[in-house]
Amino acid sequence: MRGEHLGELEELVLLTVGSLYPEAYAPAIKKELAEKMDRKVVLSSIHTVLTRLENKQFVKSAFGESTPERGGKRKRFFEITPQGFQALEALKSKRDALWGNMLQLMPNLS
Amino acid sequence: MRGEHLGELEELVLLTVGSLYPEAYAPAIKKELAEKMDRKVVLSSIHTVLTRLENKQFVKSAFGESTPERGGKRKRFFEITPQGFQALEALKSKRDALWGNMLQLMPNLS
DNA sequence: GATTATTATCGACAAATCAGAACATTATGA
DNA sequence: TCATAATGTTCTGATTTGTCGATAATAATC
Repeated sequence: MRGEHLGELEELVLLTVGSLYPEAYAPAIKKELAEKMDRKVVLSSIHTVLTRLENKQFVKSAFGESTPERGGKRKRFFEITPQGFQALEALKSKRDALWGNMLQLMPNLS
Repeated sequence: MRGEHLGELEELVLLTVGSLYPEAYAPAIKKELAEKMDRKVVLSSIHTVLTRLENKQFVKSAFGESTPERGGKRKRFFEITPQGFQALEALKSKRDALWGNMLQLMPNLS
């Protein structure tokens, strides 16, 4: 099966969607990524990834009401799905296991 | 992609090189990835990634002696460099921070 | 109604990854 | 010494993922 993996940016964006709930929309994600991860990405990249994540059923989205704030198009809010969370968890636990192995060998590595 | 980030597979392979020290060569990495990560990759992909990681100075390699065992070409062993380890660490700590945020919101997510 | 701020969408391309064929090297045994 | 099996690496082309600039849409403000 192809297209079954989370790419590097995809994982980061997915994680950010989760960590921003329920205020996850593209510009906020972009900002969070820049601040917390030092990862600078152009807005349209975020959108591209978000669309792909939605196709993979890892997030779902809904348009917000037009806020009484400043002008602008209505926001599209994203939410992580159970499948998305699960994918994230699986990745993390496996990666952590490898980390465990590596740390045991550290004396040799340093 | 300006070649400055660790791709998804790149990170996994780098981690595996570290966790396999000092016996990390392509076929062993492939096997480890399949067993520990459920990540099935073709050998040539591993080689491609290893080459890229070496260009980025995240691993270094050396050919092993021709072993007196079965036939075959001599193995090329890879080792993680301090820079490689550092890159891995930086990624992990930032990602873990996002995880922390997300977990706090879990009650809402479930 | 024009201007400005804000966000989403589109289209094209670059880099990373995948997949398998081709190639190289060494041990073994007839 | 030749054929063959075992083991690894390199090459080539296709697909997926990442990046970016340009454009369209929506709403407040002047």
